[in-house]
Amino acid sequence: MDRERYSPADFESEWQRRWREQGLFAAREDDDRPRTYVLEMFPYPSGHMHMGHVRVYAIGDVLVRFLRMQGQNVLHPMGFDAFGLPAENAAIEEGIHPSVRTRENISSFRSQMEALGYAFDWDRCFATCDPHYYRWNQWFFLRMMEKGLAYRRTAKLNWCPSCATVLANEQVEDGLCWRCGTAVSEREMPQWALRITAYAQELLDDLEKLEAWPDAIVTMQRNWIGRSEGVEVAFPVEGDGEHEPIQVFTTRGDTIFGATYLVLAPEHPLTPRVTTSDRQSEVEDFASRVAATDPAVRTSPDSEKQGVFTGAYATNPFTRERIPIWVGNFVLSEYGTGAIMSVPAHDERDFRFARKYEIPIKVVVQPSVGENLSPNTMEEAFTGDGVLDESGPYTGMTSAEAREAIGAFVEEEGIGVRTVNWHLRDWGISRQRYWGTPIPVIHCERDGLVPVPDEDLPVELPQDVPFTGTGGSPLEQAEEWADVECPMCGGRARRETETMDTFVDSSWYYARYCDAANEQLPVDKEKADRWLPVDIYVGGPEHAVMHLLYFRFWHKVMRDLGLLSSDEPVRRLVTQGIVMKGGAKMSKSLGNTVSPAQMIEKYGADTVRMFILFAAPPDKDIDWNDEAVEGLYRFLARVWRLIAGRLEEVRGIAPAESVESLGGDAKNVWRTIHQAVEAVTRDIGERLMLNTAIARIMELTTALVGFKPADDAERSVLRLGFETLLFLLHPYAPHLTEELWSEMGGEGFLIGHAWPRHDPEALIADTMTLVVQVNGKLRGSVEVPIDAGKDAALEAARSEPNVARFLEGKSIRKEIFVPGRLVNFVAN
RNA sequence: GCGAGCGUGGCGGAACUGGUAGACGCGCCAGACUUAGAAUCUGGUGGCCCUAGGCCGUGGGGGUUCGAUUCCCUCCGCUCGCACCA
Repeated sequence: MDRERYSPADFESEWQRRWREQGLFAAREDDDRPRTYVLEMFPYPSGHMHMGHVRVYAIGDVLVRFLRMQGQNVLHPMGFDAFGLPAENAAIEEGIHPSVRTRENISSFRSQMEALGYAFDWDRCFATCDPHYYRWNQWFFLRMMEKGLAYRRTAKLNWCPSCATVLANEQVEDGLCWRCGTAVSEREMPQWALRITAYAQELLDDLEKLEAWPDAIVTMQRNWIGRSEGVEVAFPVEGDGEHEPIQVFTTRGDTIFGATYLVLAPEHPLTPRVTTSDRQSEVEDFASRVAATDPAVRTSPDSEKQGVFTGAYATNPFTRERIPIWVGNFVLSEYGTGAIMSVPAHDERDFRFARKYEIPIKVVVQPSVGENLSPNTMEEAFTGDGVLDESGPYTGMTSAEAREAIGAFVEEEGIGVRTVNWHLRDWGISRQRYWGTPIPVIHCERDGLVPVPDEDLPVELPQDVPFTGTGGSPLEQAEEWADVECPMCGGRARRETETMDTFVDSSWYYARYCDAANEQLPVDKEKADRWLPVDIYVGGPEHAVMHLLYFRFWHKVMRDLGLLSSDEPVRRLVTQGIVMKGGAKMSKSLGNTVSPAQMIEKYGADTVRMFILFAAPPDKDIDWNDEAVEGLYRFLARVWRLIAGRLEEVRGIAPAESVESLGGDAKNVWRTIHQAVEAVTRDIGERLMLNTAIARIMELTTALVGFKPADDAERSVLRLGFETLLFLLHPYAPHLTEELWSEMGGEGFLIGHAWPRHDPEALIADTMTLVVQVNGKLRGSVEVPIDAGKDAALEAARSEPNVARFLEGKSIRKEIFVPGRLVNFVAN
């Protein structure tokens, strides 16, 4: 082998083989070292890895190797999120069965991951399409059915015509399908849902516990859960008592005296019933026009507010005034009660609506005492809190006081209740597709919906089904599979042909890794509590309100089923930025992708890992830059030449343990070594600044390159430098460092060696440089002994020629001395 | 519209609790080695001024401070998230 040249292809795969054969990265169950669970979001196994994958796993890998060297017993598993549409679509287009395609993809994906040298515990690997895994999805579903957390409902659903399946609210982005970008339409259909709203309050409250999550993610979840407190009030409909009252929800009970009309959603059940006969055709026309509107357009705040008068009137229970009932296109039947009271003086939208249709406006909240807003002169609504006016007994109260008092009054009088509304809706999990977990339910004409008994799990997907892309789910056409006996009555019955949303799969996989082979339960409690919660979870921020909400919910369900004890799945969340090229996200359609496999072939895995970690801190986006990649390759080649080229100098020399007798260069190098250890340890372990840690390692390298030891004592410092460099660099460039370590005669694998510790004494220099300022402007610097006190430092500073020049003729008003940093003279 | 985050050299990015702005890398310039190139090594590299040295400089403006990229106010720009939520 050519020892002069850095040639990663010569040894990278060899080290990967040795690591694999030694089972080096398996977490130990019987081990009392402190435990850490590091996890990156598992991938959907498409045929090819992309740079986003390289990055997320590289971030995790540095942490894992670092923690292992720090003496932790680390769990770092990997698996595959293998159910989902692409494999099924490929089956329709190419006729390859999803299970075959998926198996191939997993195997090629896995070998690409291995080529990057990641320290995964492959013993615990599983794919979610494996019946050994998804049977537990079914088991969970049955437990949730028993607890009323899984239920069947008929609802208007988001329907993606391209994927031919329904989507949860979280999965619709700007009215488009999150996966394929097709416009989503609405469909009324029966479906299975999980009652995530039963945990809404806890999901909200426990956000407080997620101290080590990015604020942005916590905020997004809080907004998505969207708790709003208010009051539901009944407004009696005028007439002969044949109508039930209209329930409205409001968060602004304090403005109720200003409610001058009501608006119903067109779909509200009372809409046709309250409408007077002379208005009937107008209201019906309006309702059907609204129903025909594209839902994305309808729910856009920019679309015009329109309404029609129903001809009917209600009574404001507080003012006793007769107020008209309208129907409006902007009132949503799904939120609150599907009806609102309108307070035009204090709501922007109501204000515009009232002006447009000439409905009276009544001011009942003044910004402060003594102010006098008037409907005649107002140009916009006053939407803030203030002081009540024209509000009977509540006049003079603040908005907050009035909300409290009015809420209490409404409950006393029995005309309403204080309630809480949530933006979060139950999670619809039915998918009309094949490649997912079958929902374990049987439809029996006699017994209705019958859960599949536990002992019959898993309900496996049938292999032999037609993939035509038409006519609904392939399972619909799997007659033999769908045709079963009812477990209750033994009569003919039919399986549920819907499958579960694939977000179910990713909602608990992290727990399964703790006990991946368990055939009795999803996870054994003792093992779950041994490793959970996950200490560090790395993944993309695009999952802020989907995966990261679902799996928090699932964790609490698992806790309540007695499977584990913790309240939250993850302690620290690290979100990683995207990898771009030329300022745009890498994508096939833009043709700006960079293939990891080609990069590895050209530069080796270590260079690719180094570049992607050096370009920016983990949470920032990075732009791929071929020239910068070359730079990292040059750096590694420099390390190679430094150590491989100077082996003779350190052969048989032990690393220096102290530097008592040394001076000059050797002592400076000694200090640089310890400084590097200190900085790299802090950057990786505390600050997660994986990029600046590399910068410190580069500085150490430069110092060692320039160090020419004169005798054995100095050579022992060089030896220490080489070893330290390899230890610090190992998490980033595991192959290169193993190779050089073994060339140096080092024993064992580097991951088994203790991470270096710095000697605080070594960081202290004999002298320090003080910056000298005059009136805050830099005028010079002086070198003083490390133990120089204030007086000595000031004296030295004053006598610095340039400083003296600026002080001349001035009197010093103040002297500031920051030890180790600077001196500042304030003078005039 | 609401919420969150971010604006630093030609570029990616550093600067821990306010204390030398620009670490480290890319690029560029000069030099060494070489017949030449590649590779490598050394030095330089925010702008302006003729230099010792000085002035300006972290999106704009203002404030607090001996001292501000860092803290406060305000404006501008970009990114992300949510959005007729009553």
